[in-house]
Amino acid sequence: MTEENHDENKLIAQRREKLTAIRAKRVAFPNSFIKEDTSSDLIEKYDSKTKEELETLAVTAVIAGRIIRMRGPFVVLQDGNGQMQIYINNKSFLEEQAEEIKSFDLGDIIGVHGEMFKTGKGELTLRASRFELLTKSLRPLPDKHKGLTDTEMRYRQRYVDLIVNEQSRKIFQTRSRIMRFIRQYFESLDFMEVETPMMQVIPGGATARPFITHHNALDQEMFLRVAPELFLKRLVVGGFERVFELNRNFRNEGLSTRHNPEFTMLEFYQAYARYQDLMDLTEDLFRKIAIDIGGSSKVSFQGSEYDFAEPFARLSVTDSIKKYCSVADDAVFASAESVAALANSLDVNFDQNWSKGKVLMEIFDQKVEAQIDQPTFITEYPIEVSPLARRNEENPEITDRFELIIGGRELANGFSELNDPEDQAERFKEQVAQKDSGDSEAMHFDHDYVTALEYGMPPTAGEGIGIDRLVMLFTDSASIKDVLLFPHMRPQQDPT
RNA sequence: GGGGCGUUAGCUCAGUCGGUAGAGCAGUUGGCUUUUAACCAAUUGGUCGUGCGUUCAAGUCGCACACGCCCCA
Repeated sequence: MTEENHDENKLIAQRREKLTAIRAKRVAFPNSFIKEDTSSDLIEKYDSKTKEELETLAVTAVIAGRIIRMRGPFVVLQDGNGQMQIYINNKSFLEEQAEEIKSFDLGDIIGVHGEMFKTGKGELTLRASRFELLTKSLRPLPDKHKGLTDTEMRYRQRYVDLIVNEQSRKIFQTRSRIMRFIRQYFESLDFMEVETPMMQVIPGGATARPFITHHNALDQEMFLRVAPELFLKRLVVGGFERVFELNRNFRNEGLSTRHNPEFTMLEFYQAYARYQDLMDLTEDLFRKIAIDIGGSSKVSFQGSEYDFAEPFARLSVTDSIKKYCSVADDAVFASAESVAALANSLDVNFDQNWSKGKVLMEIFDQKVEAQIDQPTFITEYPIEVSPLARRNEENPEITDRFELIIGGRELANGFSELNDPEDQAERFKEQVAQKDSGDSEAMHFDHDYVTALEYGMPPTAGEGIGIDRLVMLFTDSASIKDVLLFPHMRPQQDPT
């Protein structure tokens, strides 16, 4: 099967014939039409006028857009901001033009000059005096009532989804608005937006498996970043005391409703702050996003309601296990043996060689996280799973770290940064030992990062917020694919 | 990795007990021309995801595979 006739059908063939006829007469894809108005502007200005007022005003307008409905002499155009009905009665045009109007198909893009009026039923409408076909659409649009519902096609052909599904357009508009709001928020707090390498020689900043690539000129193996963390902290060493980066990370892991191989992360670092300060900042940020997006501190998500005006719960890892796994007292957390016994009794899958802290987190991940619905900061993460976080002064087994859980999903991860270069070197060594024993997610030893710390990093707190999951939360989306314009999909089967 | 569900016209979906493939929308032709999921009449359109198998006969039953969705790990 050749590409040329692949998925061709009669409907497309008919439209191609129309295009061929157009080509024979004139420039088929003109670029000279000057659009002067948008549907949303016209509605804002004139929808409140009466039929009589509009007749007196005799407003002319020039708009362009895609034909998404045809009802007798009425045509609905969709442009970047909304929709406008056009009255384009072929009886009132000369024969050649009347034929052209008849040949219009749903999906065609036209430009129209005319005068604004209101129909008998009171709908604001543009009466066409001149029109021009700007782009012939060769492919039929999905069902005009139900849109495109096939989830696979919505993801694979997002452009079609965006044409016909208003809800989908809204999600990505909201996403853009959230991104803009976050930038404004951090700039208002004197943070500086920076860009650090996405291609790294030593992948660092998170325990995750990286994508590997190769630089030909340097003949060097390189990694797509799993996190920008170590570079952002180098900038704090350099004296930029408040920095943030809002961009893509890449992790070579499975796909799910919460995971895409490339995803957007906000990371920010604030010198002379503590992790508690960032929990406060996070509450404030979520509250303000909710109000900016929905006009209220309350957000509905997958059947739950969250009020971001309320302070978030704060609970240590061990306390959360006690609460959600019916553990009576702290004695079980005392030794590695008792924690392993607890994991076994709770039916948690884990490796017998794992450390106490790692087993503890496995219990949390498998048995606790999904149960936490209302916004909750989980704190006091074990040191073994937090190789870049500051050790707690009272309890050397834990770090000054938190994660934010909402609706059973991890939204954010932050901590007071480890700025002791000797402790950091030791932590890297432990990571390398784990990597050597087969853990593909363990970190590399980053000597230059330790060197940077040796120059001195001020006490600092930093945090990462998963933007895709944040957008899911604020758009009530069940799958990460719903908030990614072009989610990763397996290639379609070749029909040959 | 395991389990469940799905894949039928361009789109949205029916398809009974295994017995010649259906509707709405879109399209085409004509009518109507201030409509609102416009309307009226006629009409075109199918490798039923792919491949094997069972059967006189498979969209339908079985197996395998592909892709997707959901759940579990």
